[in-house]
Amino acid sequence: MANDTAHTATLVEVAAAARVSVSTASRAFNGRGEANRISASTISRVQQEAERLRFQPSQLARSLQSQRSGLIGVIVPDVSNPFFAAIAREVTVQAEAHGLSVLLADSRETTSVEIKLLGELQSRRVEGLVVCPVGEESQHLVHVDQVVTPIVLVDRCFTGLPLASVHSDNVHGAKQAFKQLLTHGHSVIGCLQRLSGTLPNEQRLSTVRNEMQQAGLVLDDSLIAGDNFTESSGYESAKLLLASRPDVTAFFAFSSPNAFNALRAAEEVGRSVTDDLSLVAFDDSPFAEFMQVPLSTVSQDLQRLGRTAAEVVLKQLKTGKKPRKRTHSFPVKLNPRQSIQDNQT
Amino acid sequence: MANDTAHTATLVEVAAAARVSVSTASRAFNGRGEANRISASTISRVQQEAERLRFQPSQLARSLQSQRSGLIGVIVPDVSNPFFAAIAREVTVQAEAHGLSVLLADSRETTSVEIKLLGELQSRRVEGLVVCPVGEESQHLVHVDQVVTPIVLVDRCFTGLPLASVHSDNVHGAKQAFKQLLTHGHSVIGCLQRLSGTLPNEQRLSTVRNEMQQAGLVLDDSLIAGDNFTESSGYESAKLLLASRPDVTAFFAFSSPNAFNALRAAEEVGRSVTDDLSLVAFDDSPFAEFMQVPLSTVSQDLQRLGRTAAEVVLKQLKTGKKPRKRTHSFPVKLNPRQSIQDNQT
DNA sequence: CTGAAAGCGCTAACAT
DNA sequence: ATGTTAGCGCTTTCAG
Repeated sequence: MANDTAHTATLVEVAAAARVSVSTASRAFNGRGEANRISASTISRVQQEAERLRFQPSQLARSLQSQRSGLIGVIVPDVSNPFFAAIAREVTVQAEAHGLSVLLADSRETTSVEIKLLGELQSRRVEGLVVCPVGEESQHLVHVDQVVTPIVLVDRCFTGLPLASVHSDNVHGAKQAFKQLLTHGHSVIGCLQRLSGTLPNEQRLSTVRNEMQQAGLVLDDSLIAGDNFTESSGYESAKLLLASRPDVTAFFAFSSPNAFNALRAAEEVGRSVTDDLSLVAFDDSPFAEFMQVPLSTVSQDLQRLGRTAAEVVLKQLKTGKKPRKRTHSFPVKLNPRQSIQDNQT
Repeated sequence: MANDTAHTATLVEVAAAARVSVSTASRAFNGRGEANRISASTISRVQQEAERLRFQPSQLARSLQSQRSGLIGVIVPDVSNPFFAAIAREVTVQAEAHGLSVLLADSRETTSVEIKLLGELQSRRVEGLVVCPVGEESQHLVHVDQVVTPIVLVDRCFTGLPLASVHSDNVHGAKQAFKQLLTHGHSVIGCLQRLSGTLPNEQRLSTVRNEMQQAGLVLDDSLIAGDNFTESSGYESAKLLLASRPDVTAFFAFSSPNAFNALRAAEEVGRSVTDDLSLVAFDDSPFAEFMQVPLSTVSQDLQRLGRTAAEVVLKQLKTGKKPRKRTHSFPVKLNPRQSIQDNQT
């Protein structure tokens, strides 16, 4: 009746309409009326006016005054990657269940972007941080830890860092996967890696090296291909490898997209899984078992990773103290299917 | 040197350290020093102190004062679904490129949650909204439009609503897909739908009905299965359909997960695509062509959907006026592969 | 060239 | 049972 601007009502307007002071309005609106012995009639009057004016309390103002943003920051390298999407979802759902909202950011696999985003989230005063780091550098994360706590890292963690982290048991996973290949008589095995230099990647790589060594073999560098997590580059490098090392008889793909790229690349150069080429991949997919050749995989428990990350942050937020357990490592599961066959050469 | 609490420095602290007033500190820090003829020495002193104290301006305070949150709200039914993840990512990346952050929320395919989330985002004063609605109800969205503008709907849109919306051409997509099945002689065709009652779903369904009719056939209700977008329920309903209508010779899956469920269900009852059963699906997947039987699909341009949604919001944010074009419908692409074969019965 | 003061919308002492 | 006031951290007139 008074003012028709497309402007959300404020508490003072509600208070004026209900003809009480702002503090009374605040108390009545927030259900602290009883505790403050505000008359029932006043309470309902305030609530009515709030309703009528479509009052939505400004979380901005509240946050400023309470020094609590109610925000959790989540940074992932690529939200459209099912792996990270699953983590993001789990954290989001958990956070919402605890009355917190999630600020989601996408670092595009770029450390500099990650740094920028970290700053932005910080200035928005997020109360906690779940980050799947790019993984090439870590100082900025340690640095952030001194300001925004709690922070927890997922997947691309680092060794020797005083940061909480959640990840799968990459060593054991790689070992299981790779053993399958060895058992089937393969000895010239290509590795299609993710982002080189990151911990999970190096752990998988060195596990492969160890296993090779124990089998009296050696992993030549020319058998390592790929430089990140994305489709296109994985495809190029798989193709290169196929060309330079026509003697490969098997691939170990460090990610599900990489596996799919290997398939595509192999097909184009006239080689076929399984007749000609065996394949095992890290990370499962609902499609894996329905592939031309059902894909042998090692699957991570994404839901558990995400949930744990959320829990670490939320618990620390609640208790205010760092948890005793800093590193959470979860087992992976081997899903043997038909993409691994005996070496024929 | 002064205070060691794990407390982010504020502007007054920086000002004190630089021995200037807060206003000077603010101007110097924000690069408005030149314009305000602040001495170079003062500027650098302020910047130094800001640096030293690791000053991160509170976006909370800024937002409150500027009445601009710098936030875009994104609501999707399920972030872990690749379809929505792709949309979310595109919006996120676009928003970040424009200096805005994204508040991501997951409605878990539940209208009541969607309503709650809408309120929360509103109280955080998001400046724009991209929502992939659950799609069963729409009034709450119209309602929100009067408060938070701009808002744009993606995918599960509604007819006759004064809301901006971005979606694929479901009718043409369904027609293309379905025609393939008819052409190959199928007449008893099961439809594995998404969320019943939502516009894309009904458009696809009625397209199927029309096509059937034109072919002198009729789509019996017993041939429609599924009630949402998720794996498990799609699986159950596909199985039910297979049991109750053993005469089906083909499936039209309204989503990629549904297609995969049909596969799983079919396998378990001893039927096999393609010998026995043809299959075409809405939404492509990088795996589609490497399936046991390469999957015929109709693919949506997810990136374009997401980018357009972001653009509509961002442009409106910039110009302040509603765009003339309210509805954006994009073509889909038919990817014929081998999962459709001639009906043998 | 710089400072003082008001105010964004809310909550929480501290009065009555 | 309710009102007054101060203040969260910042920007921005308005005064020097």
